Amino acid sequence: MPKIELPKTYDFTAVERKLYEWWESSGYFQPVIDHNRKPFVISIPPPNVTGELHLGHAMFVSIEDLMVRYHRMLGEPTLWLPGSDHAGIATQLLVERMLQREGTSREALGREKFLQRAWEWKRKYGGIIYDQLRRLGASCDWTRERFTLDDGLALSVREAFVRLFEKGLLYRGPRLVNWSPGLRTAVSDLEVEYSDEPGTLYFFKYMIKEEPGRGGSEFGKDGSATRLYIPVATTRPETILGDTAVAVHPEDPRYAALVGRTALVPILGREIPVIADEAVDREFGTGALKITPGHDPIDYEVGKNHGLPIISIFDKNACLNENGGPYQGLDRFECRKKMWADMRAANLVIKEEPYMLRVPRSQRGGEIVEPMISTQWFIKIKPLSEAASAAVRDGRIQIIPEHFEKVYFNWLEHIQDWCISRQLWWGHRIPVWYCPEGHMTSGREDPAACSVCGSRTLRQDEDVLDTWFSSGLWPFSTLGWPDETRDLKYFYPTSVMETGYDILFFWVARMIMFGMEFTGEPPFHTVYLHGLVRDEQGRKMSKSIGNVMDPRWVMDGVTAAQIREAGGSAEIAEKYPEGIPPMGTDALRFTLITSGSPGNDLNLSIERVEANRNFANKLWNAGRYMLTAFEKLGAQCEKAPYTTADRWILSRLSRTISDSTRLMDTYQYGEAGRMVYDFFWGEFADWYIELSKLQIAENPARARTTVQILAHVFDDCLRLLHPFTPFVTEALWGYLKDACRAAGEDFDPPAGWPEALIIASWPKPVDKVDEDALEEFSLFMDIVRAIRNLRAEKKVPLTKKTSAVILADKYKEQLSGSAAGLCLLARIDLHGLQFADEAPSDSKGSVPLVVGPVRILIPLAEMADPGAERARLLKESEDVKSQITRVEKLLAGDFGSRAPANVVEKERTRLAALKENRDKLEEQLKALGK
RNA sequence: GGGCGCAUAGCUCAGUCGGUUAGAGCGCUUCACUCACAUUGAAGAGGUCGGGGGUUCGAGUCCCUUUGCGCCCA
Repeated sequence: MPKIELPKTYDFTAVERKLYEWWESSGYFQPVIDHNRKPFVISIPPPNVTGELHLGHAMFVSIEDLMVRYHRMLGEPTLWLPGSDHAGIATQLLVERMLQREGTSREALGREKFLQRAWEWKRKYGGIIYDQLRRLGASCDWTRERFTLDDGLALSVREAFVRLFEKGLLYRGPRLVNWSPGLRTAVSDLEVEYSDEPGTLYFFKYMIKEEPGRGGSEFGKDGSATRLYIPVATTRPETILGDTAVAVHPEDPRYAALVGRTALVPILGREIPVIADEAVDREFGTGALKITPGHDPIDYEVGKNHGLPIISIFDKNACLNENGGPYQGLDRFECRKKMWADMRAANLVIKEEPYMLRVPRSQRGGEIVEPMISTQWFIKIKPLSEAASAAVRDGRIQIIPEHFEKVYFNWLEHIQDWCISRQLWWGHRIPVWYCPEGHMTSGREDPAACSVCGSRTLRQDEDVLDTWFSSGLWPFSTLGWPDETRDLKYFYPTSVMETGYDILFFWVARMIMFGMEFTGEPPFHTVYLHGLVRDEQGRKMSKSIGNVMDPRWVMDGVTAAQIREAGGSAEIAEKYPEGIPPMGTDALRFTLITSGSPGNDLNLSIERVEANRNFANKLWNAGRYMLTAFEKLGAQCEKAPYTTADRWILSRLSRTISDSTRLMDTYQYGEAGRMVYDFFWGEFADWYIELSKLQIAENPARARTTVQILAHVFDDCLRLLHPFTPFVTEALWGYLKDACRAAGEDFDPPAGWPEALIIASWPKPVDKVDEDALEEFSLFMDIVRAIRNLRAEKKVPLTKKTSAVILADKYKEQLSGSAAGLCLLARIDLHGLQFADEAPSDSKGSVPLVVGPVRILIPLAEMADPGAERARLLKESEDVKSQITRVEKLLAGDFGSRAPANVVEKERTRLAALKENRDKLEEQLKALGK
């Protein structure tokens, strides 16, 4: 047999890239359409073209690739469709920054030239993220890669827009929107984040216009002149300029007399009414509210109810416009300062108090968003949200973990119309044309004339659509919709939408709304939400904390200096002065999948990744052992009958297959991975491989049978682990396959050898596991552990073998069959092992052990301490007795009559075993006593 | 203010039809480099599952309540 030398330590760098290229070039990522089989489809959450690999990507790739590889191995035509998102604002900002460095600007270039430059940028940098996804092992079908701004998707967006337009679900008009002055565009409600920040609450006087014959209130009499005023508090004094009313609560006695009077806007002297509205909170501030419908969402509503005029005081840069009077041209914050000073001078200021503000900030860039009246496009969302809600409510879509369904419903119930226009250039331009009369024309083709008046003078809307509009179409637009393509017909609806819970509203809900609206069916049957990756202490990763972790660092290794260079990771550099050793893709993936549970945030620790690198190394060395085992094989021969260990490992394997498959099918991937890990390391490697050494040495037939079992179990383990750790398993499987084929056809699996593990079939459990073998081996393990334990306690050196007498009663036959293994694992001298019916008379100097129904005497004359042994046995005996009492009581009570029969039966069996154990302990104690 | 979640071993986390004596990794203690693996092997210490109440034959698991923390939405 040819000898293959594998390095002692798994070297993933040599393996990973090569294997990925092989998989990809062999076409394994591409599904074969088979109309007799239901496909498994995931559309990738498209990363931003501006993106750089971060742990969020590592997370979704790990889980989605796991799902995809699992279903591929189940034999389902599996499609994971990759692509990226044009990320309107983010990309435009990057390109503008680039232009700025060149000394030019978007405006100087003009729309067309700017878009050319943006596309150039995309072509140059947009692919980087794809290479990084490949690095993570993502087995997606790159031949179907899409981009939210490519021609096909442009067609989908056009179709979707026109359909909504024709259906009357779109409207355009001036509304109060969140305006980002720095970006000079509207953003949607979701793109605004609120943060609590210390600020000031400004109290001032709203003077009441003097009217002869009208009295005042006891409130607000201004000293010398006895002029009336209403005290008002605000956090944004500059907006006073846009006030169109002062509101008080209708039942507030303090101000009752002033309702209906006229107030004078400070500085401007503009006259506005004092109104009564129940929305006013009497407890807050002074109990009187200034109303600025043009710059506050609540005031906007109040203004609508009272028919108040709306005054906009800002321009697009949030500088004061012509309504700002003397402040025209000032920035909003300068205006605030200047105006407050002027009011103080005019004796209108009452006081200032520190106050915690809820400041609306742009998700992009963090600047303070200004509520402003602006003409925008909106989607009437109610009809869409109702359908989307129903799809989850009636189970056509399942969300995992389930509690996110509540979050989803809660959001949909309170949803507001969606502002979809953005004042950007990089994006899908709104397909609406205006004629000089102001008529709107939309359509699938660019119109030549106004659809209302026939005017040939048409101008297209300047704005583009919110990026999420195109993302919302993603599951079907990527398959060719609206064309009834082969892919759309076969692969739609998709199967699972896997993404982070942080974009449940942004993206998932919108995909469901659009899917229902445009295709009439849910775009996927399952939503699987993963948690956010945080640092070891559960903090969000952020540059300001200095705990940003680049996934490549753990995969490829990094020095402390490089970490420091990266910026935003000072804390990590400090914690790892030696840098981080390379640990490979598999270790990272396995860590991300197995250290958490769905929907819960995960605190990534380097130590855990290291542990999983060790696991990969364990697999690797088990593989090396396999190859040495094959080398010891002779010619083909008869099979030897299975040993207890053989039957045990095969049964345990079968159990592991059925349990982990069940877990995989119920999306409990972490549990599944941990289970196979435990089986592989704790049972196969620790026990079976050790025993196999003995069996291989026994005789040629036994050796051959043993190696067959080793190969079979190893093969199945590699298959079970492949979705988790694709690289090391594929590499090892290749060696295993070669070794098996060289060894003879009696090593072929029933279905033969596929080309690669990635397309191999998922293992199947046997029909019936050998329960006897499980029990027999469990006793065997207990005995080995008990002896090892004793040896450790008595500090018997590993090199010193002991002898042993086993009083096994009815277990004698089964245990003597495993004698050699027992001797090997418990370090007993094979010639010194004897099975006896009774304790030999000279056993005084032995250390007695009781393992369930079996007594063991270890003659360690020099180590034995009768007093200590007696005490130990007594303690064990007391323990067992108290358990017996407990179980007996349990069985005698309501438990015995009310609990299910199988549970009761289990307790009875347990009780019998305990009693047996107690008897042996007592016998032993008696023997010791003599 | 509304909604959702978390609290289990020193640390980070599992524990998904409620069923016996609650698990893992890391860390810690002791021992071992000869036969795949010191990125290893063997043994061990360590928690009563935030507090209180309830349902149940039986609760880490279900219900109520309370404390602390986190997230989302207003």
